[in-house]
Amino acid sequence: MARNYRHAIELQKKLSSLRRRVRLPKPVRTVGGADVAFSPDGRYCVAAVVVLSYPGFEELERVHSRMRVTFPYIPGLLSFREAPVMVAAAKKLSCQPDVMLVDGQGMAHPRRFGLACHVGVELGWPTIGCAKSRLMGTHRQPGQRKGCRCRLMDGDEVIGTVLRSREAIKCIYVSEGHLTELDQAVRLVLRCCVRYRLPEPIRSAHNFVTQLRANRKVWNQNEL
DNA sequence: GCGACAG
DNA sequence: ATCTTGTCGC
Repeated sequence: MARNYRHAIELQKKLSSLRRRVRLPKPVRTVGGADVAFSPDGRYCVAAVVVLSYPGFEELERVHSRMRVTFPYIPGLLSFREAPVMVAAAKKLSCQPDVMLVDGQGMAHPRRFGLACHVGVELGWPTIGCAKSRLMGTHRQPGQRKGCRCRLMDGDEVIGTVLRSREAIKCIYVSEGHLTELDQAVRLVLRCCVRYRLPEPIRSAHNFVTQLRANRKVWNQNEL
């Protein structure tokens, strides 16, 4: 898809016009989580997508997909490396989740088109970006109590929310993906943070992808 | 030119 | 992301 660095940036600008900012239409009953891991030699990647009930977080379904790595990691262009496998895995689900949490930024991106936006637009699904660290933007430090938050800014534009998902831990970065709205996204993500720093759907996807990575059979299959 | 920089 | 050991704290 993306030939090179420059082409990828133009593609982001083009695709970003397809992103929509709307509130979720109905009460959330299922939440998806997506994450990616790489083979020991770095030539292949595997994506995991899980769907949990909400609230309750019972696992309803899990799928995965493997693919050859075709793009290097470049800050700002992560989606060209991870979106393809993530989308391929998500398409294997028998039932679309009401909203999907993606391990990376959404709008908190130089061209407002991080991994969560890219995956959301390609699937046509509501997505939320939930990153473990900052890509860009400035912010004050939220209070130490769970639920404390500060706006993530790029100049005078709000691009996301820095959220304390548990007491006294490093904050997470929440931003709009596709078909979602920031305040609603932050409330949902916070409710998904039951006992750990990361929301349950992302933790489940991460645990799954970690066990897949350790499974030799996952990497020993032939090319399709 | 220098530093920053999701996973 | 991945490579790596012990270690501090609840």
